[in-house]
Order: sequence, then C-alpha cells, then structure tokens
Amino acid sequence: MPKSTPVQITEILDGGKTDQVVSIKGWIYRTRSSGNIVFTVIRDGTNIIQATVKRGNLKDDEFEDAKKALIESSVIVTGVVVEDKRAPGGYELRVESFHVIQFAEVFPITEDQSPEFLMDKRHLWIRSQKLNAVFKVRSTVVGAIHTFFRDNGYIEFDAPVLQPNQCEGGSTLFEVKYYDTKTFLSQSWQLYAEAAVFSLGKVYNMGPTFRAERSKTSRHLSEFWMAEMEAAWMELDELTQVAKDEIRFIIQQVLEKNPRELTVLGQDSEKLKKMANTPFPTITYDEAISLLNEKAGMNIQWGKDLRTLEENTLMQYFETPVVVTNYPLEIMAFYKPPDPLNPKTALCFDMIAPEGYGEIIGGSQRGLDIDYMKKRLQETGEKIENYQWYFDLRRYGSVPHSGYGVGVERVVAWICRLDTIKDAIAFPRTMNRYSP
RNA sequence: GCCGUCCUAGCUCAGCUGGUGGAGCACUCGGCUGUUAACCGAGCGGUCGCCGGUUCGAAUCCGGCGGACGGCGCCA
Repeated sequence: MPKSTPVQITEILDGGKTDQVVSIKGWIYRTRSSGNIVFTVIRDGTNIIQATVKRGNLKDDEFEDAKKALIESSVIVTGVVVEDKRAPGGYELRVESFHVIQFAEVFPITEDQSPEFLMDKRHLWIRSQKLNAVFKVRSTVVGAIHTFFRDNGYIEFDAPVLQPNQCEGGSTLFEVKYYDTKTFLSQSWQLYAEAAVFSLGKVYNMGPTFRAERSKTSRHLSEFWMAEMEAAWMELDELTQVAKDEIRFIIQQVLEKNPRELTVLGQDSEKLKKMANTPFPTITYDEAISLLNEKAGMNIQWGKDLRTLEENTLMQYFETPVVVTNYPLEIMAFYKPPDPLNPKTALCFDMIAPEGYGEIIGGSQRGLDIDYMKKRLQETGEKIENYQWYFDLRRYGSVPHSGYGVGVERVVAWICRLDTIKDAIAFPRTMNRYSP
C-alpha cells in the first residue's frame, strides 16, 4: 500500500489535500463501471467524493474488487487527490489502492422508496445524506440549548422519568408496570422543576418526553425530546423574552455550524439569517382572534383554542416565529394562573413557528393559588393526594415563577424544512410505530 | 375518537366490463477507459396483505379481518 495519511472527505473538498496521496475510510455510496474504469462514490459521514479506479493503476485483484463491491461495502481507499471539473464536488481521488473491508450484501434501499419502507429499514436509512444532515443540525440545536442556558446562569436539573402524576392531562399518559403498582412515563419535567427553583433559582433540562396522544400528523411523536426551563421570580414578559432569545441563538448556531447541511436539506440560509435578525412579535390571543376574523375573514369565537388551521392562517401574516399570550383560562392546564389584569385569560404563551410548523414552545407563569388548582384538578378527575407535595411548594416560601418547554424535534423540523417531524429524530415512535 | 387513501417481484408501480401475472430499478452474466442514482444485450425474480363468498374460472366482483400512510381534534 502506498504511503498515505488518513483524512476526512470534507478536508479534501475544502481543497486542503489537493495533489497529495491520502487514504479515506468509508462506505460505497454509488458505483458505476465501464470496462476498465470504475467510478465509486464514497461516503465517510463527513461528505461524499468520487474515487476513480483505472485498471493498471492498482493491483488487478483490487481493481476486480472495486468492480464487484456493492453499495455500502466498507472500504479503505488510497490515491491522489485531483481537482477535476468532471467529478461531482470538483475533486476526485485517483485510486492506487482499493481495500474492501467487507463486501456488503445487496443493499435493500434503492432509488425508489416509500415512507413505510424507509421506516422499516430505518437502521439503514439513517446513513442517507438527508438524515446525516438532519442529525448534524439536531446536534447543533441540542448543543445550543445547553450553551444558551448555561451561559445565562441556569443549572441543569434532572427529574424522574417514572412519575406518579399527570401534568398535561391523564388521557395521554403511558402507563408502566411498577412492581405491584403502576406509574407513568414523564409527560413533562415541569412539576419537579418547580420544586427545583426553590433550591437553584434557574434550572433547565432536556430529555425524552412521552405522550400517548392519538395523533397521526406530521407534527406529532409519542416520544420526543423537550427542552424545558423554569425560573423563580420570573414573570410572563421576561419569560417570553428568554424564549425568543433562545430560539434566535439556536438559529444563529445552526447558521454558523451547518451551512452545508442546510444546503443539503434545501433550506434557505439567507431567509434564516434574516429571521434571526428580526425581532419576534408578541401578540395576545385577543389580537390573534381579531386578526383572523377581520383580516382573514374567519369566524373564530372567543374561548376556542387556536387550531392548526387558525395557526397556519395567522402565520401568513408573519415571517418570524410569533409569541401568542393570554389564551382563555378555561382551556388551559390546571397550573396556569389567571391574569389579574384580564382574569378570563391565563398568564401563558405559545410560540408558533412560520410555514406550518406549528407550536414549538408552550409555557406560562405557574399558579400559586392552591384552592384554584385543586378545583381544576378535581374537574378533570385527578386525585388530589398525588399533588400534595406540589402544593407544599406554595406553602414554604412561595414566589412567582415561570417556565416553558421547547419541542426539540419541532424546532429541528422547522429549521431543516422537513416534511415530517419523524425525520427530526433517528428512530421515531408514533402511534403505529415502535420498531426498529 | 372521526374522516380519507393505499396494500401486486427485494423496491417503485401498471394490470380495463372476471379468462394462463407485467414494466422500470436492484441483482447475476456479457459489452464498454470519464461516468454523474451511466449506457447496450441477456437472465434471475410472485402465497397479487389474510380469511371467506359469488363464479366453470377471481389480482380483478362482494363481505369480514389485518397492516400502513395522511388529515382533524389534542399537544411541543
């Protein structure tokens, strides 16, 4: 084997290895042969490059191997990097050694694919350029969330995944056998975060969340990652500002770290950049209803939640995410308190993403009135006993506090312009799918 | 929970008012020294989702069941 240094394909395409002999370790992505020349496109996880294999430039048996190796065979290929306009990407590797580590069996995924088939072969499909790009963006998003909160004085705080309580409504809980009794998978970290703020002040967390909603839409997962924050002494105005700052920071980080991935995914970086530099507006639920009824000619009655249709119609008037505050109190969860200035509404907000990606954040100030919360819980058939510990938080030095949760996959789907949220997570769990 | 679409080769699909199951891709073999998910020729490949019914005869018509996908509601 000729002398060479192992490199990543991305280094070659950046122009740093031109005319040098290098080795790449990767997998065959495409292959075409033409008698005494084989064009093999190789991927290594960082990018793809064409390797040109000519008979005579390497051992004959290696040439035959290059000719017969199927897609996804693992290889170590050595050769000279040459700038060549005929090669996709502008650079190719002129091969001097072609070493097959494993000859792959026939790869089941070919050019014709249906969503169902790709979901069945998800463990193989995650190798695709598209999902590879999504995962890189997702990694940036997750990293940005940690950085944002840590840089702003928040402490990462973990809550149990097995929980005795509901947070967002009993009908959407996953029940789990727990020794001789039962418990539930976490719907939210919030109730525990509310306990934590009395110790730490400002906390955040990111982790899996489980909701057994019978939803079969491109915006729902049964298992998704939620990034939540909770802060003592914080009220609604400041809370919405933190949310806007967080989302803007996430976009800036993706723009900085993933320009190639955004291109692969067909997202317009300029549009995102403009969005990151434009203030996100805040409107009230009342204003949203007026806008829909007066400008969009709809007939929405006060008191109804904004549904998908209303949200999408509303977003036609905005190019950035929008914060909507003060939803009707009655349709909100037990822990959202009435607004003293407008008691029929709650001190809560949603952030709605543009282009039909829907709610990406939901949050609120937290109720401090034990009697009110008990009443609301009883209305939904909840057992008050399970919440005594939660009410204790209002008995020992209660303070105003607030928090919100970001749907990580919804943010990733929006930034990556995905058709479905399922592609924002490696192995999606939905109503009808829990394998592979 | 409600509504809609779909299920035929490994994959994507065609298959008319019922009459011996097809194409493209993939794969195998042969050809080709610059291909861009190459091209040319040949070959391999089927429990037509499952069960039942009608019929001389069902991929096709009827009934039931199962599975998948999407929309609504609900949510992040």
